[in-house]
Amino acid sequence: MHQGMKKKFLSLNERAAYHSLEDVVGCKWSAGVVAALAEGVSRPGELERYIPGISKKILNERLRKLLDYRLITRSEIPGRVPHVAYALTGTGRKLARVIGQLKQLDQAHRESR
Amino acid sequence: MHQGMKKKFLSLNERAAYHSLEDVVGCKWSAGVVAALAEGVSRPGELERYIPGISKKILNERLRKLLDYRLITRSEIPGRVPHVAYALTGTGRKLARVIGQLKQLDQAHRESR
DNA sequence: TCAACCGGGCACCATTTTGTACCCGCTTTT
DNA sequence: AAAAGCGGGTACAAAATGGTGCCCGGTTGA
Repeated sequence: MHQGMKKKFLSLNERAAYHSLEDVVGCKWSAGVVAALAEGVSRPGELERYIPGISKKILNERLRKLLDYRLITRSEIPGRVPHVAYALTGTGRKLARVIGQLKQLDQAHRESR
Repeated sequence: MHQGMKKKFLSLNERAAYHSLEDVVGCKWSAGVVAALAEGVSRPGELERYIPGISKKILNERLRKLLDYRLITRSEIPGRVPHVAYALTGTGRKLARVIGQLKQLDQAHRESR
């Protein structure tokens, strides 16, 4: 695109970025999962109980996706019973803060209605 | 919840907030629409051309939803031919900035793969 | 006169996403 | 011994979302 000329359309990079955004934040329950992790809830069973309404299947899918996007890590806790802990990565914490801002926008919106 | 005690689950308010978030940002094409508006694209026809792949139906639905959440305004441009202009509100601009941050997170993620 | 543009609607269909219910192996509790 | 808990998987059904194609009335252009 020539300097000074207005863009004619969203570039492929931008479109890809928004699709990734949709892929991560756009799915139902994603924001809640990230928020729960940000609050220190780290084990699958805990997350399931902490987020009423979420199904085990969807929780697992969200965790897998967040792992794939490197927004969380997964570690196995030693012991006879298989315990696992998920945690936000640095990028994941940034996402959590962004989600917090979105939440505040919603709050402001609510209060103005 | 007693002070000092850990929350047992996401509160109803938080859940509602995340559902609203999903309702606004979570839908396909929403981020792209907000981004386009942030870049000064304001008329429906322009938006449709600016965001390749989006359908007229979905564009209209997104605009309606953004209006409902008071993230954008709609004004009719005087003239024989019905022209309309959408624009981000203050809150809408904040959302656009947040979306920009999410986009940057995605960029960082891409570069680390 | 017809086509294109303006902005917008809607029925129907296709696709995608989410939820349900059941399954697994293991350990611990009842 | 059975049930419950741990973490996780999958087939199928249900629900939700998005896209197509056509429709509208108006103005302008071919």
